[in-house]
Amino acid sequence: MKKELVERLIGKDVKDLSFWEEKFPQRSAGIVTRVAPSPTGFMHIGNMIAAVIPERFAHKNNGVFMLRIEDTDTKRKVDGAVDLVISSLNDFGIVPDEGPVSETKEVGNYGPYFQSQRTDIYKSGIKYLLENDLGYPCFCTEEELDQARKEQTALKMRPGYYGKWAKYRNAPEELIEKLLDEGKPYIFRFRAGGEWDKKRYFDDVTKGKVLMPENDIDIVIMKSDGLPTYHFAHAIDDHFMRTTHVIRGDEWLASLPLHIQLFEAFGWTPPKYAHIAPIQKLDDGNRRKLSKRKDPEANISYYFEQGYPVEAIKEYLINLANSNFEDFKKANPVNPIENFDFKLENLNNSGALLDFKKLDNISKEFIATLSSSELYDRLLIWAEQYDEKLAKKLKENKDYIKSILAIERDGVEKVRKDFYILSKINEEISFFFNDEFSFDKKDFPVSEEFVKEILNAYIPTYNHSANKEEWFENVKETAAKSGYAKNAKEKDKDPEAYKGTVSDVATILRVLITGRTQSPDLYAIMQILGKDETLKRLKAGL
RNA sequence: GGUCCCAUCGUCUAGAGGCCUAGGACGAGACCCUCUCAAGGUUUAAACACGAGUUCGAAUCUCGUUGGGAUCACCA
Repeated sequence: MKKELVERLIGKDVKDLSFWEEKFPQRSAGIVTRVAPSPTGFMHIGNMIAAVIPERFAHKNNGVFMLRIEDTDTKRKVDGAVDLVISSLNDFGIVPDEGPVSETKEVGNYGPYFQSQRTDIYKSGIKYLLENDLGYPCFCTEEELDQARKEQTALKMRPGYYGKWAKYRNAPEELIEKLLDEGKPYIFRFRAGGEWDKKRYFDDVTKGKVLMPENDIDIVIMKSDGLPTYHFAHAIDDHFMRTTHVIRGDEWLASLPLHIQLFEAFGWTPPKYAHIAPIQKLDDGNRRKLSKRKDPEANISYYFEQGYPVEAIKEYLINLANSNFEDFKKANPVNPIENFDFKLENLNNSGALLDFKKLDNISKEFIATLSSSELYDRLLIWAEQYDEKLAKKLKENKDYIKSILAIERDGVEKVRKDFYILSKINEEISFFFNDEFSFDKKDFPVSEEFVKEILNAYIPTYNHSANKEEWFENVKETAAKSGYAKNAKEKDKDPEAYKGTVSDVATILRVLITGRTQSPDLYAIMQILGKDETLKRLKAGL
């Protein structure tokens, strides 16, 4: 296309690509990856995986990891979404080496990292394509395009702007000038060189060689708002940002021929690609991709609300991506995530079902590694965001709650593993607070008459300063005196001789002390409640 | 529908022609321990989608069938 027309279409002061080639020199880092979310105000769990994987991959190999904001869809753009992206990433311990650090600030020499600020670069790309007859303006209206699509569907043909349907592909320059004179709006399209009936192998790091037809659709590269489409921006950005590995969602695999074509049109070497299968859920017996609209668990904030520790979520995601992580963790219990040698080749490539049981397990194991103090701090941070009442309670009863959290946790060999999400802890420890405590006589294992009998025998013997062994010995003694076996075996030997076992006696105490039939170590609970409260609660059974 | 991807216990998977009587983890069951629960220990059940080939030999290679998934915009 002649120079004057190119200038008329894209503008006069558009720089040549060589300018950008110089501005963004080749990097020395062997591996450069990025995550490129759209600022839609929603952090999908898939986005998080698409961030965790390239981050681990780059940083484990002394590479560079970038964040790029794909804000070319002005309709979906949401205020504050960039901060959400950055803070979610930070919550996951992911700090990009380059990219935005807030809605307005960024770091790195290969920016801007907001696509909406890179129009100069895109224009240079368009200019190059126009000059080399690899791109052209298209004056089709939406109605025309819709009409064509309808016809194609009616004819059972592939929909799309290709072949004879590509109305402006070979429009003479005079026609373009005429339409320009008339002030007709236009967009830019890429002149696809491929042929649909020719197939070619494309490389994907996880899937290997994939045989796909060449692309023959002249896709839109720059929209009427002057912003690029994903495909075009991807080629330009990942080239000039010197990305070596594009790790992205599976939904892009189908457009790989196009993307390679774009790189080839510019004479550039394409990056390596790894496509990640989507996380799925079971719906009516069928699997499907987690949906932003239907599934709350698609949103990363769901896990935060529930109170899953980020470490657990991250570990679960990594586990999902590279299931050999499990073996690695077993062999390297210290900082496993940082040291794990992430392999793109091992990426799961068929789509995994989200397994909450597994997540719960990982979370439970993680929480078990926390001291009471650490757990308290986490609980407080969580509560401040999601449960104000609890936050207040935590602050007012700091030491008391810490001592509660220490039960079967601090200084023990086998840590109690019953907490798997922060949001459930408050309920678990509620009986420590008088205004939340009550018990139900129905929970007694024996009749009330016997309860009183036992309590009358037990209460006078209660010694608050006894140690755990002494305390339990006393419970057994009381049980024995009241006609209960000291242990189950004793009763099994001679079932007729006993009313029950010490277990029944303990249950009575447990119900009176905690209001439940199941609880952590009773002795520890009594110690924390204190002598007066313990006796008060026990006497309530009389 | 076209195109592409995928196919091992319920779930995530190990598995590169003989190391497979198919291994692990989560989940489920049982037993032990035990004042209850949670743990912990021991343990059981549980899978190569189907059909043809190739081969002395197939979970592994080929083809087909079936099933599932992804994708087909001036959204990313």
